[in-house]
This record gives sequence, C-alpha cells and structure tokens, in this order.
Amino acid sequence: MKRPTIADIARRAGVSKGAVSYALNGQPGVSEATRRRIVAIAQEIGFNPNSAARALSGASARAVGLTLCRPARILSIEPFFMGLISGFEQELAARSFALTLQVVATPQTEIEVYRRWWGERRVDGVFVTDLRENDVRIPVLNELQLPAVVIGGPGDTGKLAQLWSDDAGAITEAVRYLMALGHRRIARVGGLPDLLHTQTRTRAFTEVCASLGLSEAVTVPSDYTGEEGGRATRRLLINAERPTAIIYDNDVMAVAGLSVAQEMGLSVPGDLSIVAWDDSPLCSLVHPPLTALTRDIAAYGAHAARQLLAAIAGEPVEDVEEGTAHLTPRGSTAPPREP
Amino acid sequence: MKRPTIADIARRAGVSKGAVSYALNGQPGVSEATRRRIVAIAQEIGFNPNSAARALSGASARAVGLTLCRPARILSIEPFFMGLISGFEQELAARSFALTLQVVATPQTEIEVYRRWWGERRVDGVFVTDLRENDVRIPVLNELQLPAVVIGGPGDTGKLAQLWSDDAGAITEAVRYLMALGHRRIARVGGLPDLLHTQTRTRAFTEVCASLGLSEAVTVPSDYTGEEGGRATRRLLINAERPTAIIYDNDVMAVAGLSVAQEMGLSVPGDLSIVAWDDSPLCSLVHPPLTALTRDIAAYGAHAARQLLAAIAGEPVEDVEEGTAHLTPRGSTAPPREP
DNA sequence: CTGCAACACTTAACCGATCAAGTCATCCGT
DNA sequence: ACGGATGACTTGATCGGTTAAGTGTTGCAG
Repeated sequence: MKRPTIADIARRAGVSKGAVSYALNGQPGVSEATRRRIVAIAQEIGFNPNSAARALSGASARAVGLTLCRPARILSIEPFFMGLISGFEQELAARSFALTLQVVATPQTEIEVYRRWWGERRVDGVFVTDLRENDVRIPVLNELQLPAVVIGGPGDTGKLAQLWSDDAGAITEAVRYLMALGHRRIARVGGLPDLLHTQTRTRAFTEVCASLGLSEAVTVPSDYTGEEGGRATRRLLINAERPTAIIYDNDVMAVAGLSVAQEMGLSVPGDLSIVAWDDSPLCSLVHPPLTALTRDIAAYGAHAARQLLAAIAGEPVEDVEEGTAHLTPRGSTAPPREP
Repeated sequence: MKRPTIADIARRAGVSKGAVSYALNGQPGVSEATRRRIVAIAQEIGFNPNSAARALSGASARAVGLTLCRPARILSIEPFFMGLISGFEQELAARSFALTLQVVATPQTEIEVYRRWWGERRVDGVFVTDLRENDVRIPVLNELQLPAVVIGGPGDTGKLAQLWSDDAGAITEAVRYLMALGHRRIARVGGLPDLLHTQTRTRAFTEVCASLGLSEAVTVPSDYTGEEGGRATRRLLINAERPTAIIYDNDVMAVAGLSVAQEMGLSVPGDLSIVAWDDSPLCSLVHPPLTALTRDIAAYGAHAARQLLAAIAGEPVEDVEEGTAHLTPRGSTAPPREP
C-alpha cells in the first residue's frame, strides 16, 4: 500500500506541491476556497505528512525524548515514572508530538543518548529527571542547545527551564501533622541521597524538626527500592529509642516499611505511624492504607510537557514551582501509644 | 552549534558524499584504507547520521512503536509494562533503535495512531499487546503491512508474528500445588475478560480443576486494578463456602486481595492461601510475601524485540511460545486450616 | 488610464542521507 | 599489446516535505 504524499494531493487538486503545503499548514498564500478543497482531499485519502521529510526540511521532528536512569527492577514497580509519562502524553498527544523513550544505565550513557539524539535530529527536546548537584548532563544540554525541562530541582541549570514541587512545604506539613498527633521521635527514610530533591527534603526535614524542638530527627538514606526501604526500617526499629513515626520518600519503601513493622510484631499505627511520599494506588491497597503526601503526578508531567513544547517553540519559559503535595490521612497514622 | 553531516566528513577526507556513505555503512565500493580514514574522521567530529534524512531516503526510521491502552492509574502501578519496556530496550538500544511510546484510551485511537505512524513513516514496526478476540487492530496492521509482534495471544493474527507464554501450563502448576497442599475450594480473580490470554487462563483453570475433581472452581472477572481485585475478593470471601485459596491474574490484585482478607480478620495463609500471577518486587514487599507465578518479563520483552527487528529486516519470523512461568512459593500459601 | 500593491498561486532550491549509474585507472589473462 | 574485468571512486537522482523568490492576475488609488 502506497503512502499518500503532498504530490498526490497536488495532482488531485490541480495545484502545486507548494500550495498544498501552505494550505495544510495554515500559512497565507492560498485562498480559503482552495485551502478547504485541499484539506478535504487530504482528509479523504488519509494523508499524514512524512515526519522524516518534515524534519529534514528544517522543521521540527515533532518528537521529544525521555531517558530513564534506574535499574529495571525499580522502574517496573516505581509508580512515579509511569504517572509522569501519562502526564506528558496528555499534552504531547494533543499536539501530535511523539515521546521517545530510552532506558539507560548511567548518567554518562544518558549524555551519549542526548548527543546521539541531537546529532540524529531525532528529538526536538528532552525531559531531564533526577537532577543532581553539579549535574554533568546540564552543561552538555546547554552546549548542544537542546531544549529541555529539568524535573526534580531546583538547582543550577543554566538556561534550561525547570519544574519542581514544593518538597519543603510538604514535609513541613507531614511533620507538623505527626507532632500534632503527639509524635516526638520522627524518622525519615530518604531517597537516593545525591538527588537534589532528596537533599531539599532532607534539609527541610532537619530544619523543621529542629525548629519544632525535635532533636533526634534522623534521615536514613536509601535508594527507593523496597528491599533497602525495608532494611532501613529494620535498622530504625531495633533501636531502644525507636521512632514512633517514619516518613518515607516513596510509596514502595513505605509499603516495605509497613511489612517490616508487622513482621517485627509492631502494630501500625499503634506502635508506628507511617507516611508515604507520593500517593499511588499502592498506598490504599495495603492494610492499613497508608497516609500519604499526595500530588497529582500526571498534572506535574503535563505541566512539564507544556514547558518543553514552549521552549521548543522558542518562547521564553520560566522556572515553575508546582504546588505543594498535601497530606491525605489514612489508617497508618495515629497518636502514639503511651509508653 | 552545527551538526556535522556526511558532507563535512567528505570535505575533510577529500572524497565525495557517496564514498562516505559507503564507508560508514560497511558497503563495498571504498578501499579499506579510505574507510578507516573516513570512520576516524566521523568519530573525531562526533558524527551521527541524521535520522530524518536516512528515513527519507528509503532506509528505515530506526524506531519502533508501543501503544499503551490502559488508564493512567493502572499504568502507574502495573509493573508488567515497565518490565516489558525494559526488555524491549535491551535489544533496541544495542541496535540503536528508538522506542516511541503513546498512551491511548481505546483500541480505536490505537488504530488511528498506527495509521498515523505508518503515514508519517515514524516507526518501522510496532509491539501489540493485549490481544482480543477478533481484534480490530489486526486487519489494519495487515492492511498497512506494518511489521508487528503481537504479545498476549495466541490468537489469529494473519501474517503478524506472535509471542505468548504458556499460561495454561502455569495455571496448571499453581492449581496442582494448591491441591497438593490440601485445598479443595480454589477460586481465581481474572484479568480483563476480553483479553485473549485471560480467556486462555480461564479455560485452562476450569479444565484443570474439572480434571482434578474440583467442581466449584470459579473465576471472578476483574480489570487488574487493586480496587476491583479487592472487591472481587470480598465477594468471594463472604460466601458461606468460601474458597481456601485464590489465584490472582496480576500482583496488584493479589496485594489488594491480601489486604481485604486481613481486613476481614482472615489470616493468610491460615484461612486463605494467595497466589499472584507475575512476580514483581511488590510480592516480596508485603507481609506475608506472596507466592507467585514467576516469569522473566524483561526476557519476554527482549524476545519480542528480537522478533520485531527480524520482521522489520524482512526475515521470516515464527510464532513463539516463551517458557512457562514457574511457581515461587512464599509465605502466602499453606495447607488449609482444618474446618 | 497608469502604476503598484495585494493576492494566489508556481517554481525551484534545499534539508542530508542512500544508491544506481557512470567514469577512470589498474590489473590480468592470452 | 590488447580487451575485458575489477576496484575505487564520483555524479546525480531521489525520498517528501518547506520556503524564498518569481509570475501572472486583479483591484484600486491617483
């Protein structure tokens, strides 16, 4: 089956290729009547512009890229990325941009992928997640002048647009809530410690605890996996002065923590309150359902996509702080049992 | 920053564009010495062939497509697809094929996406998941002659290659195991009932139970979500003659089922044994850890990618049954308590 | 009635690869 | 020494769009 081209349309409409191009792209240069005729023919024969030809003649590739730099076993269960992708798609599909995905092992390969994509003109821009301190990817993207939106800061990204959420505000809300319930020994199981947003959370957690007079606020670094989250929990709970509440940096670790607590014979929320960061269906699935810091990840992704599309269009894009996650109380938090 | 092209290489090497093309593609027509010189220059200036130009001049787009037809809230938590994607990437990245992703709402939009991708020449082939009976997508793909690998059959796919796993064998193993433990009332919470592999499982489950003399083997249809899985479990457990073991078609529903059982005061595995289909980290995360039907989903995806790449290359591709999932016993299964 | 701007197109160059066809030098067998 | 085969390239057409520059027609002000 042959693919229809603008030449086919031109022949049937009795005009030149150029006229068809102007008509279909809403450019001036053709009369309204001709435009309608051409559009009708395009519709009828099911015309889709060849994306390669379009990209080749200087226009955009109408595609953006996303690299995922996490091992497969984390990706498969971590709800965050799929939520983000769903959000991207809402905006991208509406403007018929494609999303190109690549799983990479290290930030170095990630850079190679960016260089290749740029060289191949395969994508018009990229989403960058997991911003680190002195992130090696940033100078490369700035050098290539590849439009990008950086998710997970804030940080120093040169000219690249950024989107982040108010993690400090969210953790403050969680700590205040736990304090209001009567907790005095609150711990946190953190995400990957070299990620910038993890550092933001850690700093905010330490500060708010200090300002509220909780001296023993401790953050145990982890890596977002259930195994590590479970281990970190076990380490916290074998202390004589064990915490009465733990905040987890993602839902997978929170579920693992719940499981460890139950395995150690502690009741949740009686002996231990649990707060999960990011509220996926996972949190309502377990027993008791987990109190969570809820944010609309799909909306977050959609926002990032709008920024990236604007950056690609050459419009000025501002750094944006998306709203604060809010606390959704469920069965995993309660006042601590009297000792 | 300007992107280097073969013209740049040609100029520096003092040869024509054509010679460069032959040299870089390993075609005959240039001497070994010249080839090495050209390759060295390409390396040095960091050349990447413009994918648009390549695709336009008849070669492949070096990209394949995947559509995901599930609501965002399922995608975010369902580990299967991310596992599959990781597997795809292993093979695709090695041959520097890109993976283009699109989230769609209905099989109808999915068809439109295929038509658009085909018209745009955006992808060389597609992965098709969730095969249904008389699947509307199959005739379209056959008509477009778009190379495809269908995952989740077996079914009638015309000329399209297929890959499926031995679901009947797996469910037989699970049922036999539960019987060996002493269970006589075994139920199943199924996936989306119109998916072909769900039907395969249902048929096999019914047959094996009948052949082993379990008369009351019932399958409750569900939709892979935790909520529905939980509801289905509740419906099963409020019966006077409630099952002593339940097999779930995915891990999310199994976790939800575990939670419902605990909420109803039943002990797992004492009062109820649970088997999950597909063994994600989720299964080892909860308490008790879930006995699961384990298969290597990434390997499954990698296999599908190899098939698709072969189909794109025009090689004959055979339908393949990937191995049987095997049972990984964990804490959620035990002999039923004496009544 | 002239001059010229506005409109509605057409023409053709261009993007950066691929590849069939053509050119030229060299080698080899007889 | 000559004809033909082989090797190592070059030339130029081609893919399917976009777009600057060119052309012919119409309308309207002066």
